This record gives sequence, C-alpha cells and structure tokens, in this order.
Amino acid sequence: MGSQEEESFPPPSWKDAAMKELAQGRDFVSKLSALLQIGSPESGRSEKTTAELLIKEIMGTMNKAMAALESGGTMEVNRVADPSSCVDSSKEGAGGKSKVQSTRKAGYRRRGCPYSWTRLTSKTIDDGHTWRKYGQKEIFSAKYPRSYFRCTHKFDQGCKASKQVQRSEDDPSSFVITYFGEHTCVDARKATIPPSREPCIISFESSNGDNVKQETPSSFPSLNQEGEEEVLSNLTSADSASDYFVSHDAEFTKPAQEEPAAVIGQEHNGLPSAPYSSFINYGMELLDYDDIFNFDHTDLFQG
DNA sequence: GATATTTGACCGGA
DNA sequence: TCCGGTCAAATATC
Repeated sequence: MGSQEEESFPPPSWKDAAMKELAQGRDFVSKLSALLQIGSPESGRSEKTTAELLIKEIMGTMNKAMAALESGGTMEVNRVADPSSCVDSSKEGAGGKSKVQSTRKAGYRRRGCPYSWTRLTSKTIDDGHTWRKYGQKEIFSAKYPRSYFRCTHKFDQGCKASKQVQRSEDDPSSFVITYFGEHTCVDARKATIPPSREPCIISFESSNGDNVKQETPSSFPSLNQEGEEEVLSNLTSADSASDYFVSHDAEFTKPAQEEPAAVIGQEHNGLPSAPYSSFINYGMELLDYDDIFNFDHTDLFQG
C-alpha cells in the first residue's frame, strides 16, 4: 500500500463535489446548533446535551474530512474488485484447517486482496461483527505493531471477512483499521439489528447537477468486537483505547466518547468510492440505530 | 472445560 | 532475501 494512494485518490472534480457537500453539511449542522441554542425550554436537558454532543462530533468529523481532502489526503488505498473475490484462496474451503494435509504452517499472504477499505478512527468501534485476533506483527518501517483479526465465524460459516488494526503514526490516538473481504456470516449478535446488507446508497449532488451515487459495502464497518479494547490497548501501552465502550446488548457505542470514524480509503470496481460519504453514512447509522432501539441517551452519554 | 489471546515460526509474494 | 500474513501451540481468561 502507499504507492497507489495518489492514483486512487478522488479526482479534483469529485473532490470538489465532496468538499462542497461537506461544507454544506457543516452549515446545516451550524444551523441546527443555532436552533438548539434557542430551543424550547421544554426540551429535555439531556436530549439537548445529546444533540449538542452529536453536533460536535459531526462537525469535528466533517472538519477532519475536509482537512484531509484539502491536504491531498492521507488516504489509504484500496483496490477493489468483487467482494467475493477477496478470499484466502489458499485456504479456500478449508477453514484454515486444510493444512492438516500438510504439516506445514501456512503463511498465506493477502497481498493484492482486491476488496478492502480503510478507516481511521480515534477509538475502536463495534461494527456489529465479532472478530477474533489471530496475530500481531511488528511492521517494518511502522512505529506500531499491526494486529490481525478474522471474523469469528470464519470456520463455522466460512466468513471471509478480516481486518487489520494499527495505531496511526501521525496520530497515535487514532487507529487505522483496514477491512478485507465481506462478511458472509450471519452473526447472532446482529440478529436484532436491522439488515445492513442492503447497499447503502449515498447521493452526492454536485454543483453541476450530476449525482454521484456511492454504494458502500454491505458489511460497512463501523463498530468493533468484544474485548478489542484490551486487544488494541496492546498495540501500544498508551491511552485512548482504554476508555472505549462497547455494549453488545445495545449494539451501540458510546457516542460521547466515540469519535465517528472516517472511512479514509475505499475503492470499488476500480472506481474511487466515497470515503467521506461513508463516514457521513456512519453518522446516519448511529442515528438510525438510535431511533430503532430507542436508546436512552442519558445513559449512553454518562460516563 | 471452553473459548480467546499471545507469540514465535512458517510460508510465499514482491 | 525481505517482510508481511497466517498458523497453531502455549497461555490466559471466563
């Protein structure tokens, strides 16, 4: 990775459109914020606080995204073809146990996995799937080790999804999470969650009226697994992962502490996808889940 | 006892 | 040959 970043980075026209949309979104949030300031006294204080926190989160995320766009992007690159093609062909159908045939440990490499996307997050988050860590490596030329996760259902359901988590060198409080493959599993944990397998269509309406629709992978990652807190705190001895919160019952993270993650690189069928639209969508997801599960915000936002 | 994590070794693409 | 991805035994945790 790395050398392809520039070439996969959104072309200027796309970038302009994304910037415009982000700026507009920021304006909307500002207006909403202003409305809240003069909101009716009847509105619950906790709800107002919640909304304000959300606004701060959204604003922060949008500013980050815009800054990233402006700077030409520290975006990761991801080559994408067919999600289903992103499998460990070497272990296909064997669930990793195929090497029973061979006495050798397999060292199959994923280089060139055609379907991946990367996101940068200041905290770990629960994507509704369960992951199992299967390795950690010190990476040459990288300051922090990289952790390797596979879907818990890799063997029982043959799910091919996996991810890598690495602390960002630029911002050690952030984690770069790279997802590979698509979940083909049916996670019991997700049974109570509205189906997310439908592609999320996001519309970017550019200034010239063109609509840029973006389809995000059905297994859009947003949140993380149980116990990853400790796992990630292992990446370095420091800080931030420790205050991360995940509730499996609620299938939700604690937004007040959770900085919405940005998908910083994604590509689909050779076309640069909309990393920023994805993170926007992530914000929408939070709201949707909230509506659906009728979470008690006061609980969520209290430490 | 079952399940998850850690960690050193192996493998193979670049 | 190097280095990153994965395996699997050992260990830890529940």
